[in-house]
Amino acid sequence: MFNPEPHADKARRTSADRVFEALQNAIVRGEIPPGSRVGETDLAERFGTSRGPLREALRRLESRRLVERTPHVGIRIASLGPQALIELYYMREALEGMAARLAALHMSTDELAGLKALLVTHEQDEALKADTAYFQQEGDFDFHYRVIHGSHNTALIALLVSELYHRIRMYRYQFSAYANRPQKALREHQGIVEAIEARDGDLAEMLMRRHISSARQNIEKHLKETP
Amino acid sequence: MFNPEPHADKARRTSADRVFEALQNAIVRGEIPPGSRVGETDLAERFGTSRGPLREALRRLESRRLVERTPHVGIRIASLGPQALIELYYMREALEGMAARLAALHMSTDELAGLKALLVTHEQDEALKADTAYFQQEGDFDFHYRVIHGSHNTALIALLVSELYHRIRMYRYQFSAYANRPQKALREHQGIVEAIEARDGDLAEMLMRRHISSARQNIEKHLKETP
DNA sequence: CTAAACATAATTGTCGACAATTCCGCTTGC
DNA sequence: GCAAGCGGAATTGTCGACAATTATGTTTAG
Repeated sequence: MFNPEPHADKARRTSADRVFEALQNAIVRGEIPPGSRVGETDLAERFGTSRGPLREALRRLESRRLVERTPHVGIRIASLGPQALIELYYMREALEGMAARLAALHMSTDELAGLKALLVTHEQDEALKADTAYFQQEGDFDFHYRVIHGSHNTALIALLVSELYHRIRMYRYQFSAYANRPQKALREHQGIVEAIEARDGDLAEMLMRRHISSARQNIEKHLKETP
Repeated sequence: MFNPEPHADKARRTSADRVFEALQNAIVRGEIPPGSRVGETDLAERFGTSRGPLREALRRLESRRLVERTPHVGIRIASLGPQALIELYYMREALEGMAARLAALHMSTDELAGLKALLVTHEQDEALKADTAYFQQEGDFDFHYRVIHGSHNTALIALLVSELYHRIRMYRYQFSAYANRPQKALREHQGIVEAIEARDGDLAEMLMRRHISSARQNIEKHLKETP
């Protein structure tokens, strides 16, 4: 028998996987109000599947702390409080600091070239020059993703990308723009890249930690000013 | 284990939760050979439930990277290679270093007293004096658990306890005794506690990082000697 | 009027059956 | 003899139905 899509499905996605990704995106983007309770039947119907695969997806989202579940009661969409966000930033500081250290040791020349090219585009970005916050945020993610992958530590990459960043992204959609000032962030990014290029793990880690710690303090300051 | 109060369960455990814990223990203890493939029907029968709850448990174990799953093929029990263990130790170094720093800032006097009492019992432990490895390992976990909880960072605690430590434990059952020398470890533990007691976050983090880094280097040395 | 108790409704938990896909042994052709 | 193709068997994916539990609203006693 012929296969209508010969190359399209290396690992054929199951229904539970589809609804997992779709529901995760919906949660992260705030399309489902944080803290709201949702019924399994409604969700299953919304994503065009039955409750079986949906429940499997919910279990995975529970592991990622994007939904909270109490037996026999139901599930509710997670809602990051300000305190939880601060906690995440302490973890980011530790993990991405280590990632920067390892990137200084293990990053390939190709990866380093790509990282430097990325900073050049940021430097020429008009919105960034004007200190417009929103655009910088995606660029900020790009930068951090590249450094994380440069660590070549698969456990570390998986943890940061698939566990922490979804929650941080979620917060960004809830309360947009606790961003660091883009120009300041760009300078810090440049310093980190210079340290990586010099293969100076100690310095790379220190600068990355200061970068994230500074962002955290910026958030804490905002929180004090606006209760 | 027996249950003295059969109906005392606050949140009644569901079947999927029971099989999740039971299967996790079985995997961590090596009762199911790492790398082996297991059928859903067999597992469901083994744990006295149907495939529905079992699959939910498998999804959670997949998130914790204790089982690997490929669609339409099946699941296989995760098997940590030496390289993966090294990666975990880099993450431990970063995360527990941060935990020690936060513990120095936030640990209560009661928690600190308990931690010091724990070290006294270790000091008097005969097996430890004789440099016998196995017993020390559980004590080592106790120490680290207490420091981690002393951070009072719920996200950090959840991550370390419920994501990383199961995998490390699993490795301990596979290849017992890559342990650091107990007496050396005890001295390092004492130094960390002193730093916490002095509320010196910088020092506490540095000592914890050296402690874990030293354990990692010890493992790497063993790996080189015995391929 | 309040509060406890009961009955009802709605939701979650569990199970077995069926469909879809992969795996394995066999046949077939060169 | 060997590789490709072809069933049959076994396993995973999905679904709907039923049981167990909780939430809700009404009733009734004080």
